[in-house]
Amino acid sequence: MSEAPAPGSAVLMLLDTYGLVYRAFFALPVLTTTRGEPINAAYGFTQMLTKIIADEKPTHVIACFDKGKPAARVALYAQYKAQREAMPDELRSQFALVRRILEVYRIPAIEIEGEEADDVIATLALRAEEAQQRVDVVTGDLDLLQIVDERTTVLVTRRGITDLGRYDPAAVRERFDLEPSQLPDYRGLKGDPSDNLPGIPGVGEKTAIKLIKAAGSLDALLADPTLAGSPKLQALVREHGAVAKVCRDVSVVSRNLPVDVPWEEARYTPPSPAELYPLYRDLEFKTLLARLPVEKNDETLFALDDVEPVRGTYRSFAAAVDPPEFVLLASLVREAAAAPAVGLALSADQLGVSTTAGEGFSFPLGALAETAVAEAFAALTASGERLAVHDWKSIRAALRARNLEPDVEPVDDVMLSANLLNPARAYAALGDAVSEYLEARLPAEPAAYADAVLRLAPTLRERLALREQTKLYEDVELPLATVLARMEARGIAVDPAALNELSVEVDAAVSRLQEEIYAAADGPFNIGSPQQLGAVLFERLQLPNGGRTKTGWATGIEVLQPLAREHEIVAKVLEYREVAKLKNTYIDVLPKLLGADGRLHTVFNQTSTATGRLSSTNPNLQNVPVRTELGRRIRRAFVAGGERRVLLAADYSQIELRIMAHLSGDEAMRAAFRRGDDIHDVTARGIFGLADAEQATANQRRIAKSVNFGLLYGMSDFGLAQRLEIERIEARAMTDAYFARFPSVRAWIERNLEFGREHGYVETILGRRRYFSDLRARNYGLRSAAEREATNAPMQGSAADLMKLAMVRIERALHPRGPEARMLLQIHDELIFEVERDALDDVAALVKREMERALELSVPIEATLKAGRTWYDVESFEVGDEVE
DNA sequence: AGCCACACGC
DNA sequence: GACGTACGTGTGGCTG
Repeated sequence: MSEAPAPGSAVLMLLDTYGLVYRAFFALPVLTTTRGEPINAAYGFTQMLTKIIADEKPTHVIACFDKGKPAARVALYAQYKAQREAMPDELRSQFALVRRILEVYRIPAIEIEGEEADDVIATLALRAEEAQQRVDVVTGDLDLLQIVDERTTVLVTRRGITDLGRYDPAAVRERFDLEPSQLPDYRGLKGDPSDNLPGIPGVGEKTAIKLIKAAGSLDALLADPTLAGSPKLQALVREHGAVAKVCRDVSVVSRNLPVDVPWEEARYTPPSPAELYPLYRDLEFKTLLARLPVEKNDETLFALDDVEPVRGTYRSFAAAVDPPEFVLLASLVREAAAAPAVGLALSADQLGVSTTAGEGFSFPLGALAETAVAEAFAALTASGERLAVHDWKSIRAALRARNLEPDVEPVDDVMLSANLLNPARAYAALGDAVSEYLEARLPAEPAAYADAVLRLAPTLRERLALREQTKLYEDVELPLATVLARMEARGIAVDPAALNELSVEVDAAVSRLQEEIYAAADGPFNIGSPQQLGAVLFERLQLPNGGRTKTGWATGIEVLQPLAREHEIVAKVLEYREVAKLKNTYIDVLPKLLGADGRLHTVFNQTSTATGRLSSTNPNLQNVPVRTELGRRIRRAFVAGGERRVLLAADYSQIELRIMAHLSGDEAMRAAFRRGDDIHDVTARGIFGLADAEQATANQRRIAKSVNFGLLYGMSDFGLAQRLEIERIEARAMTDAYFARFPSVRAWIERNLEFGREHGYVETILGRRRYFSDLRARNYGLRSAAEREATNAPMQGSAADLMKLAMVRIERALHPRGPEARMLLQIHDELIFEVERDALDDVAALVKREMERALELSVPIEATLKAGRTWYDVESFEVGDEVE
């Protein structure tokens, strides 16, 4: 055994090798070498290894392996891991590769016959701690969290392969509300299907924690089951306690195996590129290969100091197009469509490096030479030359994360042009556009990416010109990408205290409702499971059911709502659903998504909808509740940043109906908008044949509102009847009366569908298209679905055109004013700004003006303004009003 | 992991 | 007589 380093000087990294390789195998698609040898697990493992060593900078590394049957555990519990399926051959074969990789990295492997890696790791960690060293354990599951303490941190793989969760004692407490040493008790109670441990049936995460907190430990709980609280739980503990104890005993790791840390052997010295090259070459790890520094090349791109571009040569993959004069081409390099970017492919034409077909350059993003890229973009700006990219918004975000903010606009973004040509696809991966528009496959070499952009940009531009979509592309979508990038970067401030307050209230409500529902149902069940809920309501309690879905009883709101009056349990289930939804979707989730700046940075997707709308993810800030009071209170957590600022909300009033009036040219409807009348009142008078002076009743107005919505969505009289809970014949009478009163609307719907049948697409005011194949379908269902979509698309899409145009113009006016007034969010017909109070009047007037003038329609466009400290508190105001 | 039911927004 | 309101995203349960 070798001498330990001086106390406190080492960081020992222990790898749960099998777990990590297993994880990598399932996280990645089956990748093979050209020889057909599967390499996905070995590749993923190598990715993990390089990333984690770079991040954690251990001084010593050891790879631990399982070996043989885990004798001690099987003796305790014969069924331990008995359910496990045999390892697939494609995975088994890769362990040899993993051993070779470890050899090249000079990482020793340790395995002990009859012991699992967990126990080897736990023992080595203890030995290292005794030598007063720090330990990082890297594993694929949570079983080892029990050894977390001040000196030992456990890193657990999360989604994907390179995302790791870090657990120190505080993180364990945060996640489980338990001490690390209590985790075996927790696992004993809860069970773990992956190891075939049953635990106590019906006891999940929450109950297990509650029980341990109540009793202090599993042993104490078994000694006195009354500590479990409810009689139901007590019975469960009495009946299944012994099983839980076995599960717990199996879960405790051994820390006294006959092994010590081989400090000398484990000292980590990184392999040289020369050593890695043959390994990566043989295994065909192309991305990793591309990241290896290469020999200095005469043709250096820009002033590169420490990072060399990887110069790649590949077979030409598309018919030659006339090379345009782009100066800089850029695309992020990803290994899969949604994967994080690993590199930036750049290619320069006139900055001293020629881009000829079949050549390109890429930079590893991780070690991006910031000055080099900054210089490249600066030179570009200065020269007034051109930039073409794939997915500018993401490139900008990636650069911004490295403190670069290029002051340049691309003249082409092939993701956006491809999507305008075919809105049915998002083209988030460059390869999608290559295969569709160049009818070629994008080579795997990152260096090919810039060349792909070079070939795509002019091709797609030509096609846009043929469709007369150049203006939509140049004046709307392209500039919008930068606008959205800025909005995402700004984020919106969140007040954690407001969420906390709601959290306390909602947690209490969930527990209370749960208890009450269990009492009414005569036993616990999973209220969140439509299957179990259906069984309880419609079988056990024999309530009148609402029919079946494919998988069981229908339990949607339309079924439960009518039952709620008569049956208390149903009312409580509905309330439970509302509260649980808020808790799970917003209250518990938003705090986790906060950035270091205390703000929430959503990601807008510019190419994900069929109609031209934006969408929002991570989190989706376009569906924050507003309808119910409780839900609406979530909006109290969205606040203006800084005391001197307020949120300004500006929304288009009845925009889609105004667009329908414009598109159809219907005189009666246009006149109503010109007069500034309430459009639902006007519709009600039209449907019910009231005189102009006559006031529609509230009910007539409600019906008119449904008719209007139905029109926008292409609804039939059947659908309207359903919606209003009236007879179909009555609904028919209403739509007939409507069309008699607004004849041009019906004519437009017909004209639009006829256009669609003839051309195969329908279009918006700015010429955005949506293609249809089923408008001529024989099948009634397919055809009428297509007709509904084709009726809605021009209205929804034109509203999106209008809003996007307004956003570009507003940003142009506001951006120079800096933090005084910043656009943050778009919710389809609404914009949210963060504005200094002193500038509010001015900014509100500007926003209103730009929104109302973005397009000239034959009806007036109206935007209404609201302002307040929080999104909940925004109140209507006119320019000149005091706010608050 | 992928599908479904459900629920939130416009 | 069919079929039966557009567009999205996120969650949890269930399945294979």
